[in-house]
Order: sequence, then C-alpha cells, then structure tokens
Amino acid sequence: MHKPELELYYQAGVLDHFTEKQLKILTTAIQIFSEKGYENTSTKEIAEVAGVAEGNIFAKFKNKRGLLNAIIEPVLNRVFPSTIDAFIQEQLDKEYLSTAEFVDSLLFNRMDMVKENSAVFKIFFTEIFYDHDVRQELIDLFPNVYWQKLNNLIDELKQKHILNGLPNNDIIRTLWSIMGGLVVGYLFFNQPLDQRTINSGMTALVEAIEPKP
Amino acid sequence: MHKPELELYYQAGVLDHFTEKQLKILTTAIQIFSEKGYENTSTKEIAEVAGVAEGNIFAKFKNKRGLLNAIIEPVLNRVFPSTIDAFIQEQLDKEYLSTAEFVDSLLFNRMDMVKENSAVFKIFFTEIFYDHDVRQELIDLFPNVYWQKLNNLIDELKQKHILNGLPNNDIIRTLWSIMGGLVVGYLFFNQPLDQRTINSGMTALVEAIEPKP
Amino acid sequence: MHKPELELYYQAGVLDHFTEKQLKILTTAIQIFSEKGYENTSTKEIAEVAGVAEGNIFAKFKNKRGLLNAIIEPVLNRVFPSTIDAFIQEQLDKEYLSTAEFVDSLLFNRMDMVKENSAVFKIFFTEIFYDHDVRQELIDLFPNVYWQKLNNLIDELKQKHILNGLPNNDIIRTLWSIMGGLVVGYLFFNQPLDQRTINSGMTALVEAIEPKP
Amino acid sequence: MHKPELELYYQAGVLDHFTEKQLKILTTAIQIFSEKGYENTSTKEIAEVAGVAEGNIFAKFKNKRGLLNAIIEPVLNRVFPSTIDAFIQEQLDKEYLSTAEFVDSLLFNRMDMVKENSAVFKIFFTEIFYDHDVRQELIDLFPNVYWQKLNNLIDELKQKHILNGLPNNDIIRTLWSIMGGLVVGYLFFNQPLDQRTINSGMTALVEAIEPKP
DNA sequence: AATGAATGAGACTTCATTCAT
DNA sequence: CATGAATGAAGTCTCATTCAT
Repeated sequence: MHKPELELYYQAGVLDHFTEKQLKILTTAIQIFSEKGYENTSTKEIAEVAGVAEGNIFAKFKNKRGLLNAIIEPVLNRVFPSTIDAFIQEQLDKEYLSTAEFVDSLLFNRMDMVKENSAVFKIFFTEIFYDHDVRQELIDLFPNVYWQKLNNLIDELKQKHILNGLPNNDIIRTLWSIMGGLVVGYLFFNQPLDQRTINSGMTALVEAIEPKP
Repeated sequence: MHKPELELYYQAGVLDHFTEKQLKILTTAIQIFSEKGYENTSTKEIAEVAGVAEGNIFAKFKNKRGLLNAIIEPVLNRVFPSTIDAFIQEQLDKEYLSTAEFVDSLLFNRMDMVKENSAVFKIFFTEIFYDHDVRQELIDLFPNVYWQKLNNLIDELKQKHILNGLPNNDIIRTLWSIMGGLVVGYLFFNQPLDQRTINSGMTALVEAIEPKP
Repeated sequence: MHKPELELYYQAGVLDHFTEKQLKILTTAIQIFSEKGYENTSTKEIAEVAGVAEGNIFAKFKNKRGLLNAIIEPVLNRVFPSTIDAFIQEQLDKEYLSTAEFVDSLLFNRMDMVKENSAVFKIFFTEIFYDHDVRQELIDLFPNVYWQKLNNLIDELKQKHILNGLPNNDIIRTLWSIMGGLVVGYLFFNQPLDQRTINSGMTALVEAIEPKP
Repeated sequence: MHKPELELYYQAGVLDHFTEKQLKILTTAIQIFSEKGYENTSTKEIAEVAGVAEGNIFAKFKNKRGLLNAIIEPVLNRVFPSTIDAFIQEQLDKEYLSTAEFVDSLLFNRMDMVKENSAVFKIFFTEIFYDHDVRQELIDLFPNVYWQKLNNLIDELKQKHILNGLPNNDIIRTLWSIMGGLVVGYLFFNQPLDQRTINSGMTALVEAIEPKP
C-alpha cells in the first residue's frame, strides 16, 4: 500500500494524514521537479499529471514553495541527521576497525538510499546549488547537528590510527568530495553506481585518509 | 579599459563589437545570476541595475536565454578546451614527473581562474545541475574533446609509474571529485581556497592515485 | 439565455462548456476585432471591455490567435459546409426550377445570416485577405468539401436548361462575385442589403447565367 | 534605370528626389507588406531585406504608416482618378459603341495594370478591408471624384441603349463586383487572369447590363 | 544622407494563488 | 476534502522611433 518512492518519507514519519491525492501530488512533484527543476515546473502541470485539481496543492502545501519544502525538509531535518547518527553509532559499536572497514561502513550502506530515491536527491542537489535559502539551511545545520559529532568521531579514529593526521576539516572535505563525486556522477552524468564503482571510490578514499606507516 | 571580471571572455575573444552598455549588461547579469539564479532574475532587474533600457538585452542577446548562453558558452567551448589542452601540453613538455608534480600542475594553476571568475563558475555549476541542456552540452563535449586526450595522457603516465593501475575512468572521477570538492566548497559553502587548502586536496589526491610500491 | 449575436455558434454547437465570462470575451472580441481588426486589438482592451481579467482569455483560448480561431473556425468548418449542403439539398428537392428560382434560393435566403452576423463576417472577410493561413484553409476546404457537390449540381442544372453553357468555373466565379459584391458593399461600404438591392443583384445574376434562347 | 515594379509610381510622378536606398525601401516594403501584411511586418525586417539602416525609413517616410501611405496614396489619389478619367474620355471619343465594346474597354485594358502591380494591389485590397481610415478615404473619394462623372456617363450610355435601365447604383455595383471577382480571384486565390478568363467575365457582365430587346 | 545603438511603451503570456461551489 | 474558474501581478519580448555620430 506504501508507495515505494516515498519510503524515505514514511520512515521519516511525515506522511501521516496525507490523503491519496496528496500523496499523488507529492510523488508527481518529485518526479517533475527532478526532471525539469522547481522553477520550470508549474503547479498546473503537477496537478494535471497527478490527476487532481490544482487547488489541492494549495490546500495541503499552502503554496508552491511549501510543496518543495515538503520534499526537501524531511531529507534535511530527518534523513540526514538520523543517517549520520546511525553511522556514528555504528562506529562506536565496533571495537577494532580498519580504515577500509570505516570507509565501507560510510559509503557502501548509503548508496542504496541514493539509488532508491534518486529523484529526491536530484532535487536536493539542484536546489542546494540553486537556492540560497536551502543552501543556508544546510550550512546552518552542519555546525549544530553534525559537526561536533563528526569531529569527536574523527578525533577518536585518529587515536585508533584509523585516520591519518590531516586536519579534520580536510578529512571531512575529502570524504564528501569522493562520495559526492560518485553520487553526482550517478544522478547527473549517467555514471554507474554499482559495487565495482563504489569499491573504486572506497579505494581512493582509503588511500587518501589512511595513516601511512 | 578592460573590465577585469570579464578577462575570461576577452581572452576567449568573444567580446568584440560589444558596446559599453552591452558589456555592462553582461557583467550585471553575471553578478545577479550568480547571486539569485537565472530563473529568479528578471530582465527588468538586470536592466535597472545595469542602468540601461531593457530592450538592449534583447537587441544584443536575442532573449534572456541568449544572455545566459553568452555567459556559459565561452566557458564550455573555449575556456575548458583550451585549459585542458594547456594542461596536457604541460605534461608532455616535462620529462621526469612525480605524482605530486602532476597533481600540482593539475590543481594549483587552475584555482586562480576559479577565484577570479567565481561568479561565472557559480552560474556554470548551478546551471549544470539545473538545466538539462547545459548538462547535455557538457556530456557531449567530453567524449569528443577531452576524453581521448586525457585517456592517452593517463596511459602514458601509468607507464611512467606516475599513476596507479586504477581504471582510467576511476582516476578521472577521483580527479574531478577532489577538484570539484574544493571548488564547490569555495563557491557555495564559504570554504577557503587558499594554498593550504589546495595543498591538502593535493595530498589527498596524490595518495589516492599514486602507485604503491 | 442565449446571446443572440452568438446564435451562429450555438447552432454550430461550439459553445458548450463556456462560462458566462468566456461568452462575454467571445462577443467582445467579435465586436472589437470587427471594428479595428485583429492586429490592432490588444487582449488587454478585450478584457477591459468584457469586464474580465486578461488571464481568462488565455485560460480558455490558449492565446490571442486561439480567440480569433474560435471566431473563424466554426464559420469555416461548420457554417459554410452546412449552408452549402442545405442549399444543394434544396435544389435536389425541387423538380421544375427556373434560373430565377435557382438564384433566389441561392441568394435570398442567405443574406439574413450575413446581416445577423455582420461582425463575424467582417472579421472573416478581413482575415481572408490579411492572413495567409486563413485564406489557405478556405482554399483547401473548397476542393474537398464544396467543389464536387457544386460541380455536380451545376452539370445537372445545365441539363435542365437552368444554367447556360459557360464553364462551371466561370459560373461559380460569377455567382460569388455578385454575392460577394452585395455582401462587401453592405459590410464595408455602408451599402444597403435590403430586398430591392438583393433583387437587383439577382436580376444581374440571372441575366449572366441564364441560357439564351 | 527605372525599377519596373515601380512603374505605376513613376507615371504618377511621385518618385522624384528619391535616392536609390529610398527606392529600395519602397520596393522592399511593397514586397513584404503584400506577403505578410502591414501589421505583421517590422521596419527592422524591411531595412534588413532592403539592405539599408532602419533610420532611413524614418528619415524619408516619417514613420511606418508614412511608408504604407507612400504605397497606397498614389494609387488612391493619382492612379485611380487618372484611370477613370482616361476610361471616361475613351467612351466620349467613340461615337457608336456596343455594350460589348464598352465592357471590353472597361475591363480588358485595365487588367494588365493589376497583373503588373499585383503586390501593390494586394496591399491595397487588404488595407481597404483592414484599415478603417484607408477605407474611409476610398469612400470619401468616390462621390467627389468618380461618382458624378460615372453617373453622367451611364446616363448617356443608357440613352444610347448601350446600358439597360437598372439604377445606376446597381449597374456600378455589378461592374465592380465582376471586376473585383476577377481581380480578387487572381490576387488571392491563384485563379488565372488570362484573356479567356477576362472574356468570360466580360460575357457575364454584358449579359447583366445589356438592354434586352 | 546614412547609420545602428539605444529607448521604453506596450504587447502577449504565464502562473501562483484564491474562493465560491 | 475537492474542484477549476477567475484573478492580476509580473514576466519576456517586440517594435516603432529617436538621435548622436
């Protein structure tokens, strides 16, 4: 009964009290926004493709921007934090860890989410570049929610000789650069995101952040 | 007499026969597009800020899209190819080369261009994600213009033991991931792009693509 | 409840699902187009005179041209064919016919339609001269829809000695020349189109196409 | 040295002091106006096709309307009157005349002018239907310039039993209906205007206006 | 006389949003 | 909750016209 392309949102618990038509609007908007961009999509088109009256969009989402927010906010405020939390928890639970294991845990398990929600992530990436406000939200979110936790984790992993001595900032940038490269290649440039490719990214990452003897 | 923020375009030789007002439109558009995005900028605003009549935009650039193209096309069709060519020529001219030297030549000398033309590159990145056509142009450009040359260079560098044995595809993705990470961090996330940061990216890159003993 | 100036369109069955405002737009456009010409009429003026928001025009008629088409197409594709059909049927139903009766049936009964829809016919004439596409539609329509039927009728009437031996082409041209002269005089040159004038046209026509003893 | 498509205007004596560029503008405007209509033609296009700067149009013709007037006015105020005068003079010079001779003199000698200046006449017809002012000029012209002379001629011809007893109005309408039918067919509907066709029109006309024994 | 860059009013059109039903 | 007609502000773009060179 669940729409599979909304799984992300079901798990974030934001689809309660949505009617069937409202869910249809959401999935349609995700589809069209990801194909043509938010600014190039009219509410009329969304309504037509979704097979509902245009007024429904505004009844539920207040305005067009509210519809975009309904797509982006849960990713920003729920999916990201809980993913980071889960990842950090994973590291803390494991006692002995190699750099490869660390990277594997970081990369490998997350890419499925990207592939299963590629339309959502396409919108997300696009809007982060396009929209000052969305970008600012991400920038604001980082220090408060992720930064301290990540910092602590990295310090700990440095002590365990799992990460090299580069400044934490540089390590983090290297992490998201390689991850971002894989994801952007997949979402926007028709590159594969299969296990071999992911492994290749992993290898590069391990070399870049692994302590040298 | 040259407007410094258009240096890129002067060198590409695309500003011949531009009047002072037309140059003002171009610089203004670059500024506002980079700040608010193409879709969120009206031609009226450009004209007002540039201090010209709106009609001038259409007299010279045909339509709003033509103005965006005047900004993007030279980067795509002139700056990029000539940069790649210059880079490749650099490698061929040097006999003995370490991985670090290779990466240095790749990264270090290019970042100035990004910093000096940050508004243009911001537009460029944004539109690559936002606009299917621009992205497709880039995708089309790659195989024809860059791919073969890069491939040959990488093969040669592998023989010289300057690059490791990863598939060329993976090496290239690693290169632009790390470079893209630096640039995106600088352009969109207020990260520094000073020599220390570039060096740090260089180090990560060297580790990732250097042959292991 | 019917607007009398739209009777033509009601009978053509093209006004279903029109709201009151949309009908007002149509009648207003007919009025102003006929007075000032399509190109000299702005959608803003139509909306103002009709007392509706300008957007309504585009919501219903897609664009300004769509509004003109909504006026012209039914005349071209419905009123004309059905009028011709009715006329031909009339001839076939009558056994013995004089040239005068034939001309009477042709002319007399049709002029009321012109007078009752003079604004529409003014637009129609004007656009046939002004607009290549409209004219082409009329040219295309003729061979397929009218020509064969008219030809057959004329051949039959020649056998019955109601028409003289001029080539069918010439007879048809004479018919529409005299009819067109009456109509154009009425619509554009303030000439009367009363029974005396019509009779006079009839007389000329009868003389021109009647077999001589 | 004369441009043949401007012969009409040379004879009307209105091309004195025209430079080569101004003549080119005039011929170009005649061509494009006749193809696309006055309203659908921009001064920019005329200038481009004529190979001159746009400003020249306004330097000579004051404004766009002035260019149209330069095409239409001579026809209205010189070609028409002198044609009518010449025609009337022809009749007065001939003593014994049949209806056929009269019609022949009326029709046959005038159609060459239409064929040799088809673009000008196309504009003329189109604007008479499209433009209230042009039409009004024609309406105003008729009583003052043509009407009395034509009336007198017709009265005279009635006495000579060359025309039947229809009201002069009806005779005139029949004349221009048949003539107009030939011309409109030729200019707008790809109909021939060869001698056979003209003869056929003549025959119809003679029958319609000839006194019956 | 000739040029064409510059102007800006006004055209058509889109579109998010409201609201009566 | 659902509909879609109606709105009107705001957008892009055209074009006749001016004017300094």
